[in-house]
Amino acid sequence: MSTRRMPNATIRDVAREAQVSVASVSRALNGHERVRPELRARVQEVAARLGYVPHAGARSLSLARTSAIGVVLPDLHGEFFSELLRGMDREVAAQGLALLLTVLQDGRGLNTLAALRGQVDGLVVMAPQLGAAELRAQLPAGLPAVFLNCVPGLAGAALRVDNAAGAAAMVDHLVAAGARTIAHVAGPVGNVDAEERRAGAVAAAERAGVALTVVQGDFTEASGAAAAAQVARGAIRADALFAANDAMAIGALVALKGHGVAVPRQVRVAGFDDIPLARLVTPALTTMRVDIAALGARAVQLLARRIVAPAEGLVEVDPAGAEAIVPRLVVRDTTTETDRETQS
Amino acid sequence: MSTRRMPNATIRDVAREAQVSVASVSRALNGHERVRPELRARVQEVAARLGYVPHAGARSLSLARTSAIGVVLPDLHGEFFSELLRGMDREVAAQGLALLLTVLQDGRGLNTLAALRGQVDGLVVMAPQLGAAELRAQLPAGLPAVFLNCVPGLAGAALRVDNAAGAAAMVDHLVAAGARTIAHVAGPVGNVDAEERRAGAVAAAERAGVALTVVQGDFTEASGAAAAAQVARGAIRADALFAANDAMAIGALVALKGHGVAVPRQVRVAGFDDIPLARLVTPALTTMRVDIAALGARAVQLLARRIVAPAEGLVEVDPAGAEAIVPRLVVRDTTTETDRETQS
DNA sequence: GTCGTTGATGTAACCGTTTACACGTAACAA
DNA sequence: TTGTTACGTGTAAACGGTTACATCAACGAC
Repeated sequence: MSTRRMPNATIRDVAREAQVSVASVSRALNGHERVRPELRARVQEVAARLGYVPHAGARSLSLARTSAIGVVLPDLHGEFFSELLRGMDREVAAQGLALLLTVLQDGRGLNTLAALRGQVDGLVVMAPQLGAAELRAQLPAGLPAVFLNCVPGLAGAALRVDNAAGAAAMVDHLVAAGARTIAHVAGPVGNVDAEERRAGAVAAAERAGVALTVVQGDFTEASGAAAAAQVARGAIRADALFAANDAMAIGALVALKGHGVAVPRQVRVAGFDDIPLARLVTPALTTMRVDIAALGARAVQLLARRIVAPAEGLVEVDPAGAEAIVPRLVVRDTTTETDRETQS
Repeated sequence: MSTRRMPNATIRDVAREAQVSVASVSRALNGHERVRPELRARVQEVAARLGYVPHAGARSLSLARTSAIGVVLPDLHGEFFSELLRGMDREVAAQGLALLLTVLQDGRGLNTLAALRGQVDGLVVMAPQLGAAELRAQLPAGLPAVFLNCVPGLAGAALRVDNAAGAAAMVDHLVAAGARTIAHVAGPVGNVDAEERRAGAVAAAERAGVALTVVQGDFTEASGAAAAAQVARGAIRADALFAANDAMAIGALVALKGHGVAVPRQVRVAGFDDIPLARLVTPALTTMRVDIAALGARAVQLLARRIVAPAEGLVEVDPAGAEAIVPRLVVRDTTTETDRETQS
């Protein structure tokens, strides 16, 4: 009760108290095998009594590793951000690592990134707006890294959402649901996700032998509504409207309703992302769900592997060797005739 | 181009290359004053050329501080989580600190917390489900801490959302909007936020002289819908439904619509939190907005202050000395008769 | 009885920084 | 000239761990 006042016990304090050398304390606490059980027990008891916690800095100095990984994220919002971190944290905890978080706000991050070098063993980087050259310049060389949804060709393992496959699956679903003429509301040009989804949709439509018109959008509800208006007016002929994200799909849904178009009877509607709102609108929106937490966990797992064996994983970098997480189709009411009461 | 291959340059490498001592390098790079400008420039040039980044561990060992703060959060979802972290990160970056994130999943966290001791200079802890005794036992003694929405009486500065005042403000608003019989859908028992909101609502209703029935909920949409069903069926008489969070309010809103109850004409609906979804539902939800990012930033600011001056801030701990952030009333369409087109 | 051998423990060097102190130099006052 | 000061720089000792190597005791084989 009264002996534990010392703010920070060191390994030497423990050694003195337990009447052994510092080496023995270190060995006892780190699960070394050549330690007499009796001694190990005594050391553990003393360590607990003194509230000894190894100094992370000293350890990292000695071991040449920090047991921490850095996460660099863009200025994200909401569910995506929290799910990603939750997934990462889960895996990080499992691996006995710590998580150092950095948000890439505005223009900073340039030197912020470099400063991470001394603090972490590896990096999970998500920076859809940065080019490969920029990134490469900023990143500490020789630090294992895993990239999320980045341009390919970086020196590190890459992990991405297979937008193309997801979009293709959605087109297939629409076709199976009876669509013959699809309007795809694309996301902003230059956005990697948007481009991939468009390409996947176009390819799948071609394969399926159905017509597909691409309408330019920008991921906002307004742009979805505008596209829907064109469909409602007949300026674009379509019996299915597939938006590159849920926001546009919902905008379209509202607009179609406003124009007196029946969904899904006259026009089927589908989105992408499965944002929380998707199941709340009426009719509930069919969309593609990405398991964000799994994406985060997988990224950490990959990074941890690359940290212990830097060579591994380098192979899979080149061309399109990035590992992909395939989104899952979530069918709700905007693409199915039956007017179900329950919404999943 | 070819000289920067060395994975990790140390201060000695820089010293050798710049033909000075390590002490001078350290002084030059850390902005010490007694350094000849010419020498400082040379050192900086060499450091940049070699890509030298100080080893954080070594530095923390030498300085007895880590320049990192730990954040311990419950398993939160969505916007709240991301906003809080965004606010924290903003302040943390401004202070030149790093952010170590830990999510308190399930039962773990007990030893996880202790392990943080060696890695951070202070802690921001949010653990609404833990009692004061539990927390005190887990927390490394002598580590500055700031608590968010925790039970009072802990050895550290506290910062909280004034849930009671917020709930009271909402009840007042409902009364002003014509409500005479309020149903309050409470959050899960044991949750501090939920309890405070309920207490605030009950007290305000009493003051205003209106009837208030408490219906048990659990922060999920389903529980909000269930409560609304009771109101719609007449099992509970109420002309206003005030849910302890937006999720329940939205669940209620949808359920009321389903039962053919007009909102806000027959029953006014209000939530708490102002999640993004709140302004998207129709009619748009009246709610209380908490500036979460500001809360996070303020917590970090307070912590940073306590780290440089451990004595400071200890005064404000006792009774109810916790600093409080008061939520702001956001009036939308679920409580006002006028069927406005625009939604703020 | 001596000599390996083996296994448990201690000693001390090292990881990369910071910084108190020592030292050398130059400027200036006496 | 000789002290005194001030300033710039170098030397070396921490900081708290890990671990190669040395040491030492116990034991069995000869």
